[in-house]
Amino acid sequence: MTTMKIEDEIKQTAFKTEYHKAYINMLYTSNWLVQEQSNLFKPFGVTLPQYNVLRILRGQHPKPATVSLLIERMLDKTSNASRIVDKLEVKGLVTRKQCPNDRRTVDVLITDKGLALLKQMDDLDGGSKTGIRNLTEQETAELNRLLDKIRD
Amino acid sequence: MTTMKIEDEIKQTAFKTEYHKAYINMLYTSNWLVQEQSNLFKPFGVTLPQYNVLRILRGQHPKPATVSLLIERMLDKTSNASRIVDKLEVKGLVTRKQCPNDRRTVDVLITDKGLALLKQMDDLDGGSKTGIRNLTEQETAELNRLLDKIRD
DNA sequence: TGCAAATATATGTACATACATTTAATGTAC
DNA sequence: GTACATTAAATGTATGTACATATATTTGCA
Repeated sequence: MTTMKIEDEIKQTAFKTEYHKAYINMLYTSNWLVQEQSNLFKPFGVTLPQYNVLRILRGQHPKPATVSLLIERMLDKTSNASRIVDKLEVKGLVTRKQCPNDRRTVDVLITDKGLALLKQMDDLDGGSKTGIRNLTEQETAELNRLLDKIRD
Repeated sequence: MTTMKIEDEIKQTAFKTEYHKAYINMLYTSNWLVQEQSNLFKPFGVTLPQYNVLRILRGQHPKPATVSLLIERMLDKTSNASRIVDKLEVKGLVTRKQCPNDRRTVDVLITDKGLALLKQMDDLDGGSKTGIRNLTEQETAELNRLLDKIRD
């Protein structure tokens, strides 16, 4: 993928301010990263949100997780964890059963098939093929600082 | 909105590397910005993608734009411009008519109602209520540099 | 005890994304 | 000038997001 400065990518002549440019640049780069990762994941038949839920479940394994816990850990708090778990259940990557202690809650558990799939995918995520590259460690730390500061 | 470091926000203990943390931080902050702007726009009855299309159309006005041009300028190239224009047409914010020269293409034109709506919204976007704040001009320029470098 | 409030999850609806396919119109090669 | 490829836009389908509402269960308190 040949990459250009953000002005060229969206064929816009100029931005009003450096702030406005950074805003567009943030959304654009975030989309870019998501799409890149999603392409890598396609052969494995799981979407990015589904992958993220599987990761959380592996973190809990062999303990189950409730849907509430999934929501709490998900990047996008308002997304619909129930329906993402639906898709994973159909694929046999997780199981879901009512918790005996509190029958309102549901125990979601990653299956062996799910664990095996994640193992296959491990080298993709965080590997050199995806994510933040091209930056030095110091630049990456600075990026983290700037992002945290934006949300202050 | 009280904001915390990214580790606390998604209740994760630690990240493997600074790069991994920056990746999550990018997606999280981008979502955060989008949601913030979308909340501001809600009272006006247009979504963020719809707003962005209206902005492009105003940039062309009084000339019309084709759907291809919209796609070219949109942040998310793979999104479905036709259907976003559908929604805007229903709301009377744009008109759509077949172009006489090339009957494959469609001239999309922002209406007076659309222009008036944008005028109302102008102070929100790029104003102090949304977008990149808290950063100095220099920090913002550095952020732009880092983002461009990621996509290199 | 009994009943209202709170909690956990699921469901409904509108919108958008991602991507494949379709339809119509234009361009091009022969 | 007909046949085939190309282009522009729309449509179909699966997924996800955002938000409101529904349903079941538990908790807490009068």
